[in-house]
Amino acid sequence: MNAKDGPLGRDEAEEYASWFKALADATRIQIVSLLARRRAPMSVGEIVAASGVGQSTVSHHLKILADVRFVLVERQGTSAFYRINDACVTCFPTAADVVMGNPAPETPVCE
Amino acid sequence: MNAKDGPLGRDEAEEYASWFKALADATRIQIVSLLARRRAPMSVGEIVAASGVGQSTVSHHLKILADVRFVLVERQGTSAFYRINDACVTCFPTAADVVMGNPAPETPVCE
DNA sequence: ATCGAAAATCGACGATAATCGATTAATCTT
DNA sequence: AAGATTAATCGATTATCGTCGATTTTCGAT
Repeated sequence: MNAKDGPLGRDEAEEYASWFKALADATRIQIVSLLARRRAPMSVGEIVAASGVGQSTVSHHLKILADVRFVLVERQGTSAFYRINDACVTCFPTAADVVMGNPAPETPVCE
Repeated sequence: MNAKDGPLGRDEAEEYASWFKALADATRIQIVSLLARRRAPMSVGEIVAASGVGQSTVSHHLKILADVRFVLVERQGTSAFYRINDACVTCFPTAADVVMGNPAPETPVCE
């Protein structure tokens, strides 16, 4: 019904790819599933302790996840608390969306 | 209900990631959407002509997509015809699957 | 103002991945 | 058998990405 007809342009393909790239890494998957199981926000330090990779690495991955609004940040003092963005999880494109040509959600608009 | 409790192990995280990696590239997204719009199988030559990247590159990406059974091949003579694997499109994990801890479909079993 | 804690940023390194051109392999035609 | 066509493979190059340690920034406490 809202399936596009023309072949996907490069730009739209890149937008789709940027979504899938966000979950195309095992460490990020672990972080996301970690945040999902504890329903409560977690500080970076807690995530570092639970994930077994370095602090700068965790911070880097959290930034990537936050860029696509897959996680949300709230800062309190010197700490930063991250949590899953449920709204964004549901708007994340599926393989079927790609195949059926549903419009890709433009990366940063999702909250 | 089948949401796991423990934090995702590294192995399972890698399995998930391997799925998302398959669609984490703009060229592959273009190829997939191309195959999806023409409902009919396409030869590699047609895909090359329509995608604007080199023949060896297209062949490489098709192999990656075929490895996760996202596309299926059928060879006729010197040609190879690729088409979308609808069954695999639907079994492709979603972001919600990751968050809810649904078991990741093991990569190559999907047809 | 200084110190300490927490997270972000920086710079570097190694690994992975995308792309290309050239070559090889497979199959059809004549 | 020879040549032509199609796709896969190979080798090399380049670009991207994940990780780390070190540094910097931010903020609270003393």
